[in-house]
Amino acid sequence: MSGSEPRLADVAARAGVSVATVSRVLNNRGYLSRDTRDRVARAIADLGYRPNLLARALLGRRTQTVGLIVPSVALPFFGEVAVGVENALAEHGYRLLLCNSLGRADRERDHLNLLLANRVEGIISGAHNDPVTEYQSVEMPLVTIDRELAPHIPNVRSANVSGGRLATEHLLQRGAQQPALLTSRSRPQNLREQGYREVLTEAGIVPEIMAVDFHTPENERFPRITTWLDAVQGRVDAVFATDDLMAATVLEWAHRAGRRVPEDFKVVGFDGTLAVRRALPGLTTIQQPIDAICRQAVDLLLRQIEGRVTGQALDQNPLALVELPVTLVPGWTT
Amino acid sequence: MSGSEPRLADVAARAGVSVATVSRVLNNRGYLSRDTRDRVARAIADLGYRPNLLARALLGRRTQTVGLIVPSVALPFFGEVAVGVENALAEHGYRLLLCNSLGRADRERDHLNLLLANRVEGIISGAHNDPVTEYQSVEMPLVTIDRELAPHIPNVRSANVSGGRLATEHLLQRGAQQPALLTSRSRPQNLREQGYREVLTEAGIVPEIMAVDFHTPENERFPRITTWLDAVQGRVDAVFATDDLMAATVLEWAHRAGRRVPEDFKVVGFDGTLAVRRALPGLTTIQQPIDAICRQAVDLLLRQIEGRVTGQALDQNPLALVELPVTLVPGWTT
DNA sequence: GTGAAAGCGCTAACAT
DNA sequence: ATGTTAGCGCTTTCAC
Repeated sequence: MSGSEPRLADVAARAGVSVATVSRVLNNRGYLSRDTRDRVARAIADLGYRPNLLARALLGRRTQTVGLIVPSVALPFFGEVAVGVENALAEHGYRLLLCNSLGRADRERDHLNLLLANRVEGIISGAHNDPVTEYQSVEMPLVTIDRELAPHIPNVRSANVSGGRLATEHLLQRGAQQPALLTSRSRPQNLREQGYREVLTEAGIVPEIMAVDFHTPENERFPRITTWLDAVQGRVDAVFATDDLMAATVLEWAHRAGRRVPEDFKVVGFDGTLAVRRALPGLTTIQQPIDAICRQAVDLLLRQIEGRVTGQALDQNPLALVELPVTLVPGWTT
Repeated sequence: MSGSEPRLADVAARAGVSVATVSRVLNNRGYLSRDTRDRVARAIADLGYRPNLLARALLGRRTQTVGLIVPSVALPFFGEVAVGVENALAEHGYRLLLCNSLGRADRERDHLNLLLANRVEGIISGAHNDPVTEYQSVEMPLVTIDRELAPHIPNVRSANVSGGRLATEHLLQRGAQQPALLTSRSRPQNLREQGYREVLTEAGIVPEIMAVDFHTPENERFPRITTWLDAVQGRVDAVFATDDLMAATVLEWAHRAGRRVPEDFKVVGFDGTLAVRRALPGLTTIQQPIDAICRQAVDLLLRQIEGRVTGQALDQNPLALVELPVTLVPGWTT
C-alpha cells in the first residue's frame, strides 16, 4: 500500500546508516565508501524503496512537472501535440499534467489555477478562449503552441501563411478556377487565410470565404457547410479547408452530391495528423510538423525554467516566435 | 514568480493572526470570528495567495492525482478516453498525469514507476503490452479500460461480443454473402472476433479473417491490408473491421480499386469516435460509449481509493467487470 | 566518510 | 476563538 510505502528512514535503519547517507547514495553526492553504497543499495532493493517525489519537490521547489492546456486531445491535432509534448518532456525528466479546456473559458481559468496550485514549473498552452486574460499576469514560464496569446509570450507554430499559399497554389496548378476557403474564423490574424488571399489576389481571383467557428456544435457543422457548398455550387470548384476535419466534410458533401473528386471538385486540407491520414489517406493536405513544434515548445519552456532557476532575468528572447515549415502531402482529392 | 510565491506565514503576518488560523479559514474548520475570517480573506486576496498543494499532499498523503496510461492519445479512441477520464476526475477534484506508452513495454514500465514515485492515488490503464507484469504486484487502486489485464483487476469495456454480432448481422441483413473480419489480433480473447464467429457459424458461413497487429508500422499497414483484399476479392464482399481506422483503409482500397460501396462492397467499423465520425461521416460503425466507460472507470477507481483511505479491505468487488452496451451507427458504407 | 539537525509549506493535535 | 508545536519525507549545511 501507498500508506505503508517505505521511507528513507526505513532504508537507513535496514542499512544501518543515517538518512543523510541514504540520501547521498540516492543522489550520489559527496564521498561514500564502496561498502556503504552497496549496503544502502541492497536495502533499497530489498524494501522496494521509491523516493517520494513530493517531498523532494517541496524541499527543492522543483516539481519536474509541466501543465498542458489544449481544447481537447480528442481532436487529432491536439492529441498528437499531447504525445509530442509528453515525449519531449520525458526526455528531460519532466511529467505532464493534462488539461482539456473544451473551449470553455471558465474551465481554462480553473485549470490554470489548478496548475499554479500544483506548482508546475511551466505551462504549454494550445488553447485560448480569448477572454482568458489571466495568462498575461501569470508569472510562470509559458509557451503557446499554434495560436498566439500575447506578443510577449513565446509562440511556436507552423508557417501558416506559406501553408495557405501552398494549398491555394496547388489548387490553381491542378486547374481550379475558383477555389474557396473554409475556415474557422475569418480575420486578419488568420494566417492561413492570409496565404489564401495573397495567392488569389496575385491570380486576380476574388476570394470566396466561409467561416464555421471552432466551437460550433457537432450537429450544426455539417448542415452549415453543405448548405454553403450547395449555394456556391457551380461557381466554386475547389475548397481549401484550414483543417482536415473540415476538408472531410467537404469530401462527404461531394460524395453525396455526386460530384467527382478531383475531376469536378478539388479539396485540400490542413494538419496532416496521423489519425486523419489513416482515416482519409487520399486527402491532399498541408502537413504540420507537429513533432518539431512540440520539441521547440518544450525547449523554449525548459530554457525559461532553467533561466529562472539560475536566477537570470527572463531575457527578451529573440526566439519568442518560431515558425516551422509545412509540407504538402498530395492525395487523390486534387 | 513561483520562487517568491506567498506562503501561509505571509498571509498570517499580513492578517495579524497565526498560521493555524489561516489554515482554518482556508479549510473552514473550527470556529472563526467573522472579523478574523474577513481579515484573512483580505490578506489572501491581497497577496494572491494560493495554497501549495504539494505541502498539503505530503502531509495528508492525498495527492488528488491519478495516472492514465494509454498507447497514445493521438489515436482517436484513446484521445477521447483521456478527455472522458479527465472530465470525470475533475468532477471529483482529481487531476490527471498523462502517460503515452506508444506500445513499448519499457516505456510503460517507466511510466508506472514514475506514477508510483509521484504518489498518484490510483491508475487507469488502457495500454498493456502483455509482458508488463508489474501491474500484478502494484498495490495501488487500478482500473483497466478496454483491455483486460488480469482477472482480479477491475475492467470496464464495451460489450464487445454483442458489438461483433451487431456488425456482422448488419452486414448479412444488408445482403453480404461473405463478410470478412479485419482485426488486430486473432485469438480467443478477441471478443469482437467471437461475436463475428458466432453469427457466421449460425449462418453457416466460413469465417475469413485477417489480422494486422496493433503495432504494425504505418507504412506497412496499407500494403498488408490491400494485398489481402486483392487476394480475397471476388469471394469476400464485405468487411467488419474491429476499429474505424482499419475500416478507413478498406474504404480507401475500395475507392482505388473502383469497387462501389455499398453496392459491390460493404464496410462496418468499430469505435465511432468523434474524430473519425467527422473524418468519415458516412462510415457505418459500432459506437462505443466512451464517456460512460470513463465515468465507470473513474467511479470504480475512486471507490477503491476511498476504500483504502477509510481502511476497508479492498473487497472482491462484484463490479470487477463492467460491460457497457454499444450502438450501431448506420452510414452509407452498408 | 558519515551523522545530527534544520527546514521546505502545510495541517492537526494540544493548549490557552 | 486563536496560538504553539510537532511532524509529513526528504535534502542539505555543519559538525565530527
